[in-house]
Amino acid sequence: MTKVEELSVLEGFLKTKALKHSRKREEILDVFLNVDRHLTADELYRLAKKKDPSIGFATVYRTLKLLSESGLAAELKFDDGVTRYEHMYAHKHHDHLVCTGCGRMVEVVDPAIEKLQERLFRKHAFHPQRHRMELYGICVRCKRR
Amino acid sequence: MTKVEELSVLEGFLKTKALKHSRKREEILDVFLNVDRHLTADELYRLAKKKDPSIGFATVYRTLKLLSESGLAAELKFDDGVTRYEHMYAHKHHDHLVCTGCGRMVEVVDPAIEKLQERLFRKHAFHPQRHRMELYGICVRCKRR
DNA sequence: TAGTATTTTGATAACGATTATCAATTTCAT
DNA sequence: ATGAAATTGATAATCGTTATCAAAATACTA
Repeated sequence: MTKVEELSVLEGFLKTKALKHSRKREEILDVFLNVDRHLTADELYRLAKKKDPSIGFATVYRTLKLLSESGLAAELKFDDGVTRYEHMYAHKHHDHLVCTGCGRMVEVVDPAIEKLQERLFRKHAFHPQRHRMELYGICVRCKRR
Repeated sequence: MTKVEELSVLEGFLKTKALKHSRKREEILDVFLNVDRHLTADELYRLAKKKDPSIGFATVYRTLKLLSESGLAAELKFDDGVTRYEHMYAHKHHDHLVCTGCGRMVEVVDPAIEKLQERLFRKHAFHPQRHRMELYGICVRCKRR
């Protein structure tokens, strides 16, 4: 149930920052790792609260920030202005294909696009850091309706 | 000074929605069109206020929404959570290359990437609507420092 | 294991961007 | 000019998120 490897990543990160291990942080990480979809801070808060009602949402926000900094979570910002988080540890880079009808999301990677993006960076003499690509459309299911 | 073509686009849009022409809306459009960079609602508010101090920021927000709906402006949402607006009328589609050091922004288009994006839509049986691509990096000037 | 310095915590207030409310003003077809 | 309807600015409200702060938890040390 508990993912030991991810937990040790967090522990290691805390150590380098002279921060302390805490029960709450471990609980929140555990809940996060056991859900396999993008979560908003609020969704994670509700789930964590079920396991431990004493958890406050400020702690969830703070922990999500730690998870992002330690490389365990990635922040996703779509057009609706709500930040979502997804698993990042040992997950490959990918972009998103989003259905504007039902909200369904597909993770996509196109190596050819990635290469061309690198070329764009070089062409404008930028040192690449990261990118973000979202494709919005209507999926088959929604088109039928 | 005043862009008649864009103004008539707005007028036309208002007509279809049974909305009224107003002096404030025209003033705001005029200020917007005479600035050639991405603007936040607040920036546009300050500029409009110089010309006509009686303009309130609620009206600027409301007008920006109308401009977006009528196709004169495009909303840009980057990672900082502030919505920016750019000219849209008779402007070609483009993506953005952003320097995380100084905030400089370059408009880019890569036809090859556009084609591959279409292919990705088809591959997952999505009907394409729009996409968003932002490349974040460090520009030469910032790298030197 | 008790003492203690430091960090973490939850509740709450504060924040920044945006939107809703509402009475007063403007628009426009008559 | 009249009057119905839309628009306006000031302000309050909203939403997601972050800051504050006293109390609790943690991890050293002796």
